[in-house]
Amino acid sequence: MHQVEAIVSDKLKQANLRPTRQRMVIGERLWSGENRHVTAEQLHTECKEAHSPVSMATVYNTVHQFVDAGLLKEVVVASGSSYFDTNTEPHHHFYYEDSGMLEDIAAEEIAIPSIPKPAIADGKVQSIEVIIRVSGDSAPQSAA
Amino acid sequence: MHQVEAIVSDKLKQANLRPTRQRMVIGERLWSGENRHVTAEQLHTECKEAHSPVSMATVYNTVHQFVDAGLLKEVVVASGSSYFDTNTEPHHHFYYEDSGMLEDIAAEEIAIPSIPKPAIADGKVQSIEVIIRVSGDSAPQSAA
DNA sequence: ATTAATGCAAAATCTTTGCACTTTC
DNA sequence: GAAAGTGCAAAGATTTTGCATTAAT
Repeated sequence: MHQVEAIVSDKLKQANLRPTRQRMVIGERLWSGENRHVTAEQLHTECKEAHSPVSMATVYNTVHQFVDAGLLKEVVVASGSSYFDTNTEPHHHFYYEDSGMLEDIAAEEIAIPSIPKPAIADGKVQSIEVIIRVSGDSAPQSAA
Repeated sequence: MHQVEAIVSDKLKQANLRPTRQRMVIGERLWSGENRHVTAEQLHTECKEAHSPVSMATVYNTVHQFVDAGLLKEVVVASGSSYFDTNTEPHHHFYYEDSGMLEDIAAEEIAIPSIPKPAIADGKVQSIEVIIRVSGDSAPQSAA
């Protein structure tokens, strides 16, 4: 029944990051089940609630290391704060403006037959992200 | 040859905003020619350079009033700062990560045949935005 | 032992706010 | 002169940084 710890441990190894208490707690919040969209603040709170507090500086260090290692994806939908998404596959999002929640949209659900070419010659396309902003109601239960 | 002032004046009237010096200078920077993507900081600097300085608080007030009036669109591509886009039509963007510049992509250039429906019942789709992140070179000359 | 990681507190950004003063209508 | 707009300086929020301490290899 320590499957989650093993998963986190593996990911840290894969990223060449030492398995510290802080990284483990954060990793366990992130990868204990379904995909999540969390803010740094949320992780900070959740770690405290799990009786294994992590300073904000370390939360930021950690999620950025995870992003650099490709274990996490940063999503920016509103100025002033970032979400960190455990779904690292190319995909899209609904953004529920009223509640601030995100919901994944699988890449296959939106067909993008062709894109124009960027004005710069040898630039590389890093990602194609679609954000569909939705407002007018409270968020769905399932959006996490 | 005071065409720009007339245009700005009209837009302010349309938005029910009094034509103050500050709004005029800002408006003239925004609507003097081609579509632009500017930050609050840029507008602040440009107004100062035009010998008609506007405080940051007023720059923010003003662009937000313009956004609320539909004269401007806010674009968020990176955490920590917003761009204000004079192109108010639905459209998409290239984001050049190295230079921080934005380039418009006309809505017609990217076909989005269908989108899934949001998880919330009566939410309204406010916008569908595609952001194509490009890196690996300096920005194009034309991106503004 | 060596190297990496953490945490604090301070600073850097970007943005908003409160309130007295000024401008427009 | 009433209502709206402005500017300052201060406060907020989020994120980053420097550096001494602690933990992992």
